Amino acid sequence: MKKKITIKEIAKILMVSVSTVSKAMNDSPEISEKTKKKVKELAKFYGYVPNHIAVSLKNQSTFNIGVIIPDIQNSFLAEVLKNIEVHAKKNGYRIITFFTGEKLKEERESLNILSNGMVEGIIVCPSEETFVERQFEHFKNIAETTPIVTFDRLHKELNFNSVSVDDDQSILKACAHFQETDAKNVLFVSSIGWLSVGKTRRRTFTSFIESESSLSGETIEEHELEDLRQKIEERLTDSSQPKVDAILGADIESTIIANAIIAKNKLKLIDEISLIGYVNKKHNELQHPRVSYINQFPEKVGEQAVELLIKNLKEDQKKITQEIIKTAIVVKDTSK
Amino acid sequence: MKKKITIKEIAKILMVSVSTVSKAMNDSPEISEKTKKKVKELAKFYGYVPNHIAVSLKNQSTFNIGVIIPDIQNSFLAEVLKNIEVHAKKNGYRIITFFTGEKLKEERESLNILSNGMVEGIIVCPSEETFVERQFEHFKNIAETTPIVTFDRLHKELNFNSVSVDDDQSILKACAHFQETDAKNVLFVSSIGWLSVGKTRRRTFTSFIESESSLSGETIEEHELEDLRQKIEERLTDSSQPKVDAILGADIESTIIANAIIAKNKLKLIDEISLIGYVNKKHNELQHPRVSYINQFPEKVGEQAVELLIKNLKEDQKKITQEIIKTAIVVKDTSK
DNA sequence: CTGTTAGCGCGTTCAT
DNA sequence: ATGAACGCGCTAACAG
Repeated sequence: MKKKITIKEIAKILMVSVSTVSKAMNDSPEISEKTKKKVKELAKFYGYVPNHIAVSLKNQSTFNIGVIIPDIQNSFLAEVLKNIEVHAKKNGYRIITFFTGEKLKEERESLNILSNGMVEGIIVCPSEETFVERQFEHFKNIAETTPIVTFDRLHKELNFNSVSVDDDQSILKACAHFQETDAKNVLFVSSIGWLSVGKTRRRTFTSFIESESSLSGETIEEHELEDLRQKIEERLTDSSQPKVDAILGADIESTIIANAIIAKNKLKLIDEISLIGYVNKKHNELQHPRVSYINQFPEKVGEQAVELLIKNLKEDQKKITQEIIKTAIVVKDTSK
Repeated sequence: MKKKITIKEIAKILMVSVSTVSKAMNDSPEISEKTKKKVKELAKFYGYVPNHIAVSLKNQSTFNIGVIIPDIQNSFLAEVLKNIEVHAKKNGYRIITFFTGEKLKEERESLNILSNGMVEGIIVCPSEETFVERQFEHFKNIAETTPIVTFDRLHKELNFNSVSVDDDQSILKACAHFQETDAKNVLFVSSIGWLSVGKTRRRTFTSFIESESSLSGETIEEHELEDLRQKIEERLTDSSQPKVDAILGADIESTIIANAIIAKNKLKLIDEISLIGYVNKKHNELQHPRVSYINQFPEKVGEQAVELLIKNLKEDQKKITQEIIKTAIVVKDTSK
């Protein structure tokens, strides 16, 4: 492997000083056009490119943003990630991405590594395990030296700039939508009861149902997707129980499963049963039937997260901003 | 924002030299246990962590791997990316990810930035535009100083270690599968005719059809997904033309669309029509019906790419390895 | 216009 | 056992 050429070597070849080369490369006005040309030509010839590490060390700035994501398979997170990258690039920043697999240990490590001069700020979606274990010290420690923006998942201990989604509202809106379209018995299905978002969503659902006499509700939660499918199917095909005329999917997986069961059992959409849930927008747009869904606007989440971080980078502010993105119910083929 | 503490400041506080602190932190045997303890305690107290940038500059090694991906929305690429990260981590490397949006310019920039000391090697899936424009110089230039592994997309000009998938074989296997299950007229649908993989897949399909008298075939290609959907639907519902009894989807989108049209028109799977295509495995496993698909083993692609790169990092080798992952047809509900 | 020097944070000889 | 000094590659303040 050929060694990368440095400014020093170019200087030696041209018999000038390193600073002359450096200035020439950076188009400093103190250098003559002649010298600039000479230097640049040689630099090009040898394929010189400034060593990013050295520049970062010198300037004490990397123009990198760290991103920590629990799981790339989660299509919402993937979409947010993409938009973070796009928006960061627009502002002249690169992103360095780590995945945690929802693990606390990985999250700690990622934060540590990133904060040691690699990046200027970190955008992070906290891992589930972090909430389960109620461990937030690592965030606080890192935040003392590196600006942090969290997204999607909130906790009162996480006192940072953040962008999240009005999760409660989504569920409430969906319930209200069912109510308005004369549903009687809503089945809430979830594969993320173990996740704190999952718990919140369920709680919101049950409390709504309890407060509304015109609507009754049931809940099926199961982490194992195959078990979840079985339970939902059993429930939907059990004619001895009150009829379920609407399903609310609490996450993408359970929504896909519910939709699959409806298709498999040839239940008549809208007439017999309605479905609202979370989806992969792109996929949903192509399939048939398209599921009515809760739009969480991942584009906005990503963009806002970058926005907040960059603002924080430029001006050292004290007051924190906790942004909430409003969601919307998008009616497609599975509901009125 | 609190400033990060450095070795120098610790040294001053303890009234020792920086080298003593450095050695103590790195457990050098030349430092007394007493001093080590003293240093480490203070370091911990102040939350000292070595500056990664400085260490990299000093050691001339970053333990970073650069990854360049055209599009994260592509679920195959997303899955490969995930596995690259997991496998890299296993080997003590981090990944720095850039997205190109299939653009040549972005690819060039990404390669430039990454190769300037940020990473020790780069894993890249070349962008479509790169193939269209037939520009490969930037790869060659970078490769002179930084080990490169390409994946998924091949070109004779890309003489690097690579991992790809036996794309021709996949299409051939699917055709053969149709043939064995007595299909007569296969419709090849694609939204990626503009992509070189797309062209190869189509060519493979047509040449197979032409060589086999027992099978006839047709092709619908359309970049605009809505147009594609319309054309396919028109064709399938047009009884004046010979019946299509099998569909081969050349990419995820067209496969979803084909599947949607089948569902919408209530065509009887297997009896009336079969479908094999590319899918998002996770999604497919949950939906109904599950589409018979071509498994490209993204896990293997990711793992092998890292493997190749790390081998290249350790030993400066000359002979290049072009690995081909064997694909497999996975029969689910949409084909015999 | 060009060069000298110092220093970013760290690790590593080589002295002491 | 501890410290001084150098250098990784680069930029910038200061001289000339």
